[in-house]
Amino acid sequence: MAKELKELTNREENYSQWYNDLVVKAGLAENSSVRGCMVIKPYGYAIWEKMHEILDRMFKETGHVNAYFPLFIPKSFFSREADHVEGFAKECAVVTHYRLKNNPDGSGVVVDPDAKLEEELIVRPTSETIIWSTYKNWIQSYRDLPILCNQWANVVRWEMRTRLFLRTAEFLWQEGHTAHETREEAIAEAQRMIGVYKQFVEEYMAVPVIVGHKSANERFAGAEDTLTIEAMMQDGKALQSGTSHFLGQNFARAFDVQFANREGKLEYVWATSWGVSTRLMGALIMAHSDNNGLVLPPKLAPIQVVMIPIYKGEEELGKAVDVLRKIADELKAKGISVKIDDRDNVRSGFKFAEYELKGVPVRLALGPRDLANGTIELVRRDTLEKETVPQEGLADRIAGLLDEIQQHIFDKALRFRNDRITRVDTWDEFVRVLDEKGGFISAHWDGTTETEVAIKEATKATIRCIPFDAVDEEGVDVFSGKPSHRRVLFARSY
RNA sequence: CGGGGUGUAGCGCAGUCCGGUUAGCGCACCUGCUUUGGGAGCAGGGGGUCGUGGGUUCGAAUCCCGCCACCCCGACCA
Repeated sequence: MAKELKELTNREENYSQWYNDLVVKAGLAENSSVRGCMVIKPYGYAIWEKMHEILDRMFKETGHVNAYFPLFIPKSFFSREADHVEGFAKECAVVTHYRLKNNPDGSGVVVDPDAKLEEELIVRPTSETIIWSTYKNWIQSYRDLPILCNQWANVVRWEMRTRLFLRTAEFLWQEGHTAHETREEAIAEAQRMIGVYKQFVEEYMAVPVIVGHKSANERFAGAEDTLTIEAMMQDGKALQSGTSHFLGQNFARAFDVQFANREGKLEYVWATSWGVSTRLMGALIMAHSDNNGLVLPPKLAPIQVVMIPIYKGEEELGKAVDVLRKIADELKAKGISVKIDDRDNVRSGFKFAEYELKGVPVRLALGPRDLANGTIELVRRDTLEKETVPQEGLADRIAGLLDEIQQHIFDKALRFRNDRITRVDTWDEFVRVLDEKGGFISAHWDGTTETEVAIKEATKATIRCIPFDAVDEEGVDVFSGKPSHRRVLFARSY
């Protein structure tokens, strides 16, 4: 690949371009010829697959099972929950026909007008409606509860403007949909799952998040309460990375899902739903990467260690690769994923740059000098520090180093994030900090949607969340001057 | 949907204002030799419906009209 192709747009000059460039050049994904959709390439999918695998394990450990529901939802299902349809109606893809035919004039194919559907089908933008119409048949008694289902699926939302991973017309996600006997149990479930998300994003993605409640205005369409994890990107914008909703009895009422409770009385079921999407890939990329490319946390990197032989001629290549294979076996025995890149059509310097772009956490290079000395060159991606170390005991050293890198990139992201939480008490300061520094602004809010909307219109900043750990504190709203009892976090966001 | 920009080889672009040989450059690709501890060098070679549909003209990548796609900035959103 050419040097020109490898050089990324400077992050400081144009963050969006840099992001887009990085996603494409690192081989994660690209725009598809289908409007607003993306192709996730094998390297990007390998990361998503790991995330999928880990999350799936965590869901099962918390008692959930997987199921699958239809892609198409009859239009009438959407008219049942008024708030829900209002939230999604503007962005739905609709199937109206079921057949094509040859164009009578001979030019290609046309939709067959005789094949019009009686009732249009909506390509799911989320599955609450079809799942609740199904749950109705599954639930008669409290003995049928709880239902703790998750689905891995694709969904479609006809967004006006798209961005690789962050907002595509079609995206991959998981959506959990649970049904409970009591309000308390459902609330606890919503809380538990936002906790699972926080743990996953922080422990595996090494991205620190703030957990809290959404304001009424930012709440999921049809929810009584929406819990969120909010991450901070390197341009100072927030990214909503996962949500967990307490749906109350709204969907049970809309789909008439009642059960006989322990007293033999009919009662509506209590519900939750929760999801994370391929947007997490965007969070991963924007939280850690630099102008040299991706920086992947070892726990999610498809290749944790890449090995590059340095040689002149076939004989030296053979010798280097022999030693590298031996080391690779030791690493693999410790569960570390390794790639030996022995391509002879590109030079080592090219490979160095390429694996930096792809974010491989550790690089080993071995040449004649190392063969003579029993050493190897070791470079870590997060700091780009280079050292020559003995081959002896390398596997242990690398196992330790991978943990250290994982921790280091989390700490770095945490420091970055914490540096960008600013306490603000006046409107002037609010506007100034938002424009000059970005990040989260911790400020008093009077609790009204009216004020929230006015602030959004004035600054494009929204309430990202009311943090779980917000302490009671008397103050006045920075915008309206009305009394407030706690601070909330504002930010511009993706 | 509004504002701005771009469509020419796999990728990145020049050429378009002012129409005129066989459409050019860099990278990538193929062959050979030399190289190889941070994005190799030389030589030779292959690859083009110039986004698309019309129009003007002896002649269109270039001028005119329509359409489409993509990117950036907004509005909308995971």
